[in-house]
Amino acid sequence: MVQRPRGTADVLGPEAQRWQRVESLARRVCERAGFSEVRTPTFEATELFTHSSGESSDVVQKEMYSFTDRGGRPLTLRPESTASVVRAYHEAGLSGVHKFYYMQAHFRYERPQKGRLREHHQLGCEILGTDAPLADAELIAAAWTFLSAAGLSDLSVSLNSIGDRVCRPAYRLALQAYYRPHRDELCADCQRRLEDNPLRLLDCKRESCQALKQAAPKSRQHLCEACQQHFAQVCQLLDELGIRYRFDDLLVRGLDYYTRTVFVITHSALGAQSEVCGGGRYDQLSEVIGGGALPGVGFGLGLERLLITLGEGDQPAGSTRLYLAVTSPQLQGPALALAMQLRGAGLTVEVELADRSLKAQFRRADKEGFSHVAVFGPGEQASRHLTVRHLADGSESTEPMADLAGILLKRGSGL
RNA sequence: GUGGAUGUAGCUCAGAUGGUUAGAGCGCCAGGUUGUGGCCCUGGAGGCCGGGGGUUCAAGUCCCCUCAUUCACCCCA
Repeated sequence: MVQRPRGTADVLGPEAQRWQRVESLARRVCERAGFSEVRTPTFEATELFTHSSGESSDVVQKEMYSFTDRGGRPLTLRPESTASVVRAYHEAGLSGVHKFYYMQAHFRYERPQKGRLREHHQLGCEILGTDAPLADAELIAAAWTFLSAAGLSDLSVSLNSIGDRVCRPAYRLALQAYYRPHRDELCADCQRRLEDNPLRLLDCKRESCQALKQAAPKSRQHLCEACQQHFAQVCQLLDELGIRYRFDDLLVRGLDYYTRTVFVITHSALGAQSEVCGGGRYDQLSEVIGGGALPGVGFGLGLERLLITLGEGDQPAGSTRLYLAVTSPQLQGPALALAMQLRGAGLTVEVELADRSLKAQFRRADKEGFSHVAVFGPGEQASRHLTVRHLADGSESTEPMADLAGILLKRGSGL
């Protein structure tokens, strides 16, 4: 049989319910905090991503699903959404401060492993149009609030500032000056990074490069006056909000567009892919894609990873659901008609579709967690009354069909 | 892209050194109870042993290739 593509997932059954709970929670948290939803196209012009993420980034170099359409346009399935949101802001003719959230699929051609898929979903929040430290703090707070509300404990927020176009160049030079004498001790990847992306040197996890990293120049000590103040205010605001964090001088992020604040939130249950949320400020991104000056800060939060950390979880207590058992195939039509009437009155009702024994029908109702079963046969059809069995305790009562929905809903499924 | 592990029934897994009709538990279906669930008992259905090639008188078992899953590297959500 044809199988699903590598690195993709089907979601069904209880898994789908877990997704629904997380999604509705995300919408609630975001909208309460004043974020409004934005939906962007699944594919974009390839250059949107190459310009924003950076030609040298791994995402652009080897992870994009790129293709040419029949009109010869170079297109790419979005590997991330921040650039799209900034583009959409400009195309909609907006100005001033806007807060957006999105929940959509992203695509990266990578080797799948725990917490890493080729198609994955992110909740993202972006605050556009201001470089105020308050925006950084509110954004991190939004991620924090959502993760806490979802039931995640043991969160760990790592924070750093990587400067802006004023101080970053000097910091890059300092890094290069520090590393150059040790060039031969570096791994092959780092030798390349030394020239095209020195900040990424701090990202290397190889044994051989560890010692050098520890003594490398720290970004926080090379910030210009403005960046220093900005970062200090972000930290102070987080303190006031009661959000605990720790400084990580080695935190740099893989996308080129980040400036100033960068952060990640990690969780121990995730194995090697421990980041559940990552983001930062990107004050130059807009200009890079030709949109004029527009500061912004945002995060992406991996929903698959969040669901892993939450574990299976307990199903919420069952609500009132009626299973209509049918005694013969001839009565399935009338039973469905009754079900539609009861559904119209607000009751959740399922009708047996196969021609099976009552015993089998009861068994299925029990296994699938229905609260009540009623048998629909010739007698019931004639009398317009149903005997309803409450599965939790086996009690039965006979009620007129016309009132059934109201009675069951009022009684609830409680014991 | 690199390395390791794993693919046998719907699910979880047994199947020493190759050897006749490939097994268990759970699940599913039916019956025991001709209009009633959970527990119990009985019976039944369901497998080109991931796919392809090779070695052999003989392959689920050995070899090669391939696909997929999974863990790690890399990188990121």
